[in-house]
Amino acid sequence: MIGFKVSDKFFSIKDTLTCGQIFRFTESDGVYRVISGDKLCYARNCLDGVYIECKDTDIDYFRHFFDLETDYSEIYNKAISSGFEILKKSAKEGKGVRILNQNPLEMLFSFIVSQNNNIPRIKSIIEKLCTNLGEEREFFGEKYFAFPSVSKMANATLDFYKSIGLGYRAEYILTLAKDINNNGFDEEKLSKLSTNELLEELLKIKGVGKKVADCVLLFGFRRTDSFPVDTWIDKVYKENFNGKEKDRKKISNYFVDLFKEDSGYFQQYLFYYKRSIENK
DNA sequence: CTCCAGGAGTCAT
DNA sequence: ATGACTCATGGA
Repeated sequence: MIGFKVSDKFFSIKDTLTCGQIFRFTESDGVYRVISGDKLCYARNCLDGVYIECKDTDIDYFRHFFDLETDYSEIYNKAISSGFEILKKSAKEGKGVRILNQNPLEMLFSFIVSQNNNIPRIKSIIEKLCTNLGEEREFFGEKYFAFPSVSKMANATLDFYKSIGLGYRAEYILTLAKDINNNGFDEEKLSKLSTNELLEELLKIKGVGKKVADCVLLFGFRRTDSFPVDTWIDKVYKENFNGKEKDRKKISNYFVDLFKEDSGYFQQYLFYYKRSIENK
């Protein structure tokens, strides 16, 4: 069996996958099947850590994907000692959360799908997108599908997108795919922009507002000085931070002013905690 | 039946 | 700048 083991108290496969940053994963009997781009791995808990099973040529990819080169003890300790009781509880509950290193374009399309939608449906739609337009790959005899290329997505029809359940978001996806297919997506150039400059660029895209842009910034471009505000974080803000603002842009700015470069990490702790306690 | 889901575009003040 | 209305879809 090929792969590698991770023993780090600040890495939990469950916490990391279920804190809302990734849609392409499933769980069965404690075994997590994860797809990123065109690569697949299985992850499961073992006696003293987590075992990641993947092709030997993908080991470096998944080490980086799971952000295993980052030391989370400092981030965790800052959350614990922040003075906010809810953040302390959240960090303890989601101690094993890490911010994944995911592909910017995959995040962009995925989070456009996410708007005004629920997580099971989002996962289902993205899966249909991949099985219909993605290239078929193989993992030791098992077939799976990569996230589709932009050219494939640009050449699909509007009716196809509607048929997989995208609803009114179908136009957003097709328009964006065509635009990128024609004009490109200069990841190098975008990566050099400041967080605010990059935010402005993302907001030019139809179907991308502040929330989706913040998710792309954080999960696709690893801008941890961004703080996505959705319905869950909105609740945390009102209930635990005594917040009075109604505008989610202002709420997001409030948190970034407060937490600076730790914003994204803390947002994941809070999201994970709030959703886990209210979903049961 | 209504309400909601990791919101955003549009148009009216 | 702010507020409402609307936008598909499916599950609760």
